[in-house]
Amino acid sequence: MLFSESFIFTLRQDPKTAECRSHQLLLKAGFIHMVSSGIYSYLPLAWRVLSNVNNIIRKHMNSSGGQEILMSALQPLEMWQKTGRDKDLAEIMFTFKDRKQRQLCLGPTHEEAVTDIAKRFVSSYKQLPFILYQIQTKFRDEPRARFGLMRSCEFLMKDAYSFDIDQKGLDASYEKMFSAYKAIFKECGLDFVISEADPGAMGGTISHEFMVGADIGEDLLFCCQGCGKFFKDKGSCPDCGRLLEDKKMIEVGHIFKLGTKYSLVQEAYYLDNKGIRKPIVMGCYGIGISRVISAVAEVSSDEKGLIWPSSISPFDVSLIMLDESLRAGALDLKDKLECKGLSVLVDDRNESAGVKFKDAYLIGNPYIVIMGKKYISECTVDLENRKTGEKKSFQPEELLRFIPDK
RNA sequence: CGGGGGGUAGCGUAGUCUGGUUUAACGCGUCUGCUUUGGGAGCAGAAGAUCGUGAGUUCAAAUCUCACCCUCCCGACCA
Repeated sequence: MLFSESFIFTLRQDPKTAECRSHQLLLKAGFIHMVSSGIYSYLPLAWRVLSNVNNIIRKHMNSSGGQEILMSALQPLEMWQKTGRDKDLAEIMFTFKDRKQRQLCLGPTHEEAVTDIAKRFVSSYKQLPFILYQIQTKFRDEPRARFGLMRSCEFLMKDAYSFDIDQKGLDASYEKMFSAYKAIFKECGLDFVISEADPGAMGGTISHEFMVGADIGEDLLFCCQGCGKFFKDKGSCPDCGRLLEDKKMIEVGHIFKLGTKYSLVQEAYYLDNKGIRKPIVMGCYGIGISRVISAVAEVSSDEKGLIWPSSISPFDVSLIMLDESLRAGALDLKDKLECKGLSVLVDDRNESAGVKFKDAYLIGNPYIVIMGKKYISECTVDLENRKTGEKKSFQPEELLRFIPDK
């Protein structure tokens, strides 16, 4: 991608509509556009990050036996009245009527919808178990949207649902999802902790939250100052006895053993091998995708800008071309890097060197390659590691060997 | 929903207290031309503003009054 032809526009000043780090940087670096409070559009840079996160999620969901679907965002309120959650979630549901005066809502979550699907198609134990998941926009009329993508009224979520014949099956599905979640957050470059949590309005017996430490976090865990372990309740550390310290945490994922809460009420039954009618045993598993992005942005930056983990960065390489006469060389190097599976943003703009450096740091791709007068005199380019700041000179061919394939 | 900041050109601000040289200013960005090109370049010129909205007070309102809208932060809330 040529910067000169891209829809990437950075800001020089810090946007005043934002105070928290991730929100500021994502706006400043031209990743997102704020439409209104709690409502954002994703611009090309953010969309590339999102696609990377989505692909990581898909990879792990699929390899754990998940099948991707896409449910409707538009849902009849009647479906919610059946489980009574129209009242539980009344405060945050966007509801309205269609032309026939039918009451509708924009789905804040999809347990009812997916249970409805299971009810329609499942009749025998032979069809179980299965796991369905989707990546979709959720709508919640937040009492107070804040921190940019962290708590917004329209946001992307991956929600998965498991369907089993009994508790043992659920335990196995839950375990699969649990492992998948660990792999997903790890691959996204997040340093996370897992906490047993209160299922709350979701219902069910047990749930685990995947949390990332950050000052804008809205949940609280307690961290042992001695061994560094995290706990849900404040007491002294059960393991080493040291004092516990408050830590604000961002919840990026939450998994629940729902049991039969939804299947009983919505009559999602199957016949077992003795012909007995039983409710399907369910679990549900959510990842706040927009929130993963803001969590990464929140915890991974420096005074110059964002620092993306290579797994989800918008591009692998920012190639700074410092003079128009280097265009052919820059494009050639770009092609060769792309042959290695790397994505390259070539800054070929007619801008001063400083502007290009600042923007490369701000956008935060993991590798910055600088092609300037040293390329003319010695045929070398500089490679700078965005995270470590480490700089090295290479001949193009050496550079291609040095940067790992993707 | 309660409390507190804020809304002036695309972005960031000054001006508001104390109404009148304000024809609304400044920096950045944008456009044109020339120069420049390893760290947010220089010179010259240009475009760009219903001062959040509506009422009111006044000879006169960005400035005072009232109502509303938007936004940020704290709190309440948060599958």
